[in-house]
Amino acid sequence: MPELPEVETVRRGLTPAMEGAVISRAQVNRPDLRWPFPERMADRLTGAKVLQLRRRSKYILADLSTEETLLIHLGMSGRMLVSGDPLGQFVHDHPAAEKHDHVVFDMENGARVTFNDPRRFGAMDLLDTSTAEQHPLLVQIGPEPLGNLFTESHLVERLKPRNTAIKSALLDQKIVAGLGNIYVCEALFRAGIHPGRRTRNIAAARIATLVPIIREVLRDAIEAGGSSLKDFRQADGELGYFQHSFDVYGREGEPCRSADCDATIQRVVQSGRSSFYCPSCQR
DNA sequence: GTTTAAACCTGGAGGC
DNA sequence: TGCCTCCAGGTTTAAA
Repeated sequence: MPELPEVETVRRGLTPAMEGAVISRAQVNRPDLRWPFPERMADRLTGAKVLQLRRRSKYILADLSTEETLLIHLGMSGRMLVSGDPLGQFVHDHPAAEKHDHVVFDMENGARVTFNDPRRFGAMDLLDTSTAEQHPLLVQIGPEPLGNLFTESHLVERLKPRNTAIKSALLDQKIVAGLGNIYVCEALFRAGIHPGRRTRNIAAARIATLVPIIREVLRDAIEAGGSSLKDFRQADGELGYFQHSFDVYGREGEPCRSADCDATIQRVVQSGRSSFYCPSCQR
């Protein structure tokens, strides 16, 4: 489920429990998620101190005192929940273990971090911190949409030569990192661009408008704590609220929210994914 | 090289 | 209640 705003929300939720804390016990309940876990993962994590929790695209990166970095991806249905009492302010018990609790970290500060992922599209790996950015999963990823390298000229240069639907192009993580089905639909609506429009047929100036719009959509969503559809929870188990702000995603047949527009939101399938759009506002 | 479709896996929703 | 089908926030891999 999680796109960049949800992953960032999880990272922020995990930070008080994990950053600066030592993993006193790592419990690994199955041999793999999407791929096999790295060898001796539990042993390599036990006793390690988490120096820093970072995010790159939809990956959470935990730099450890062992000079290794734990890479975490939530896939479609992954959650990370913090229980226990990391700050010593409250007393509450850990919840009972649930089905699909695949990895559990007990921190020395009393917090417990549980990775639960029914569909198992998630992943974990351990990399050398010094070369973490060169990991095959990370090396090809495009610029962070909230960072300085995501510029109008970058987006125009990467989209203009291609002959693919703008919707599919924006989902390509090599062009820009972190976008997924929801926020691409929402950004295209705000930009007034039809999701099926071929990138080479869009004027450069219109492509350029997507840069501030993508930033705005993502910032709004992070501000709201992400979007909770089927699976997403923040690290403290709370729901995100951005789904209440969707203009098009999941609103097939409902009225367009633009002023002076009486069209209804449509759904089409593009390369196997649903796209939602307003046929009147998006051209 | 580019673009599209299938695959991975489970669970929830809706129809009958 | 039970069975069936469809759908889902991601990403890789193979095929066209």
